[in-house]
Amino acid sequence: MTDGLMTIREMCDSFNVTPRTLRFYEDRELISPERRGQHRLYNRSDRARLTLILRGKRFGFSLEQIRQILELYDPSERNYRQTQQALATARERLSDMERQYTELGAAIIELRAQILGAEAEIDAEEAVPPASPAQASGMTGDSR
Amino acid sequence: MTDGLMTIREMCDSFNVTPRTLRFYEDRELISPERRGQHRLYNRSDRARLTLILRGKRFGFSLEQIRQILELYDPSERNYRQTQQALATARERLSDMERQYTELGAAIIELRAQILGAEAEIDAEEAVPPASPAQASGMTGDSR
DNA sequence: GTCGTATCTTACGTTGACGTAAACTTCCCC
DNA sequence: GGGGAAGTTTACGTCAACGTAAGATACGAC
Repeated sequence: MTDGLMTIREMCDSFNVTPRTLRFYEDRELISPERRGQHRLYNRSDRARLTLILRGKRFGFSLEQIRQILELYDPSERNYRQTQQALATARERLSDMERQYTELGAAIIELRAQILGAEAEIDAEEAVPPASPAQASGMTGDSR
Repeated sequence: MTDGLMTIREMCDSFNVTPRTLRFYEDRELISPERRGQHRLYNRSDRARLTLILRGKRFGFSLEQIRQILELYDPSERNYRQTQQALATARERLSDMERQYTELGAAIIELRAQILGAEAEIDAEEAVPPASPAQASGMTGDSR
């Protein structure tokens, strides 16, 4: 704890995931916690990787795509060809993300407009209620 | 064709999806093409919806979430309560997207930095090629 | 008519990302 | 030394989002 190592339970609590999820990510080689006896222990780097994993998921990437990006962050394999490969796929992901960023900006503007439009329609309907027998909300702005 | 109606095949070709996918979206009520005989015919509005569907998928939304957003774009059901419900979920999606937009911007910057870092390392290695047959100082694992 | 092709429905199969249940160690506590 | 708590492996189950195969239908061409 003081040396920055966390148990699987502490990890689950602080990242809001289940043990199953962490073991699953390990099986898919997205993370490789140290073993003390038979227990897993996660260090600072493992936590950083998990943060990236969860973020990548929010962006809609698959675990496999995320794994490839993580290779770039990983100082382990100092193999030239593999690093080049990691770089290539990372550049692809980056361009995906840049495209998505632009598109997302546009989509936000569109959705905002759509919401404003729908709100306007509702306001109009409230001003002229559609023949309902009982209407309780007092939004009748009648000023003498 | 001239009246803006497209067959399922034309849709598949222009949106790069399979017939199965279109029928599946229809089954989940994300789209409802007109029927001429037993064949499906997609109009301009159907195409607009499909564009939104595919975009939503790229953002990582589920088909169900997308369906709820689409209700807002749909001028069919003019039911007050349902419109309010659609508005509520649309606002949630919007705030998701705004959060994701910010986060994505940060992630792009991070990944760019990471790529630059890896490129720098490679340049350094290229400057001092490790292909010497004599033993290196460290443990580079592979010895041949 | 029948042949080809385009589409349709029905239904079981697959893949990714986990959930869940069962049965086993390990360690600590009393 | 028996009990619990935390963790482990193994393996089958599940859900979303389709893939894929089988057989029926419709329509124009020949």
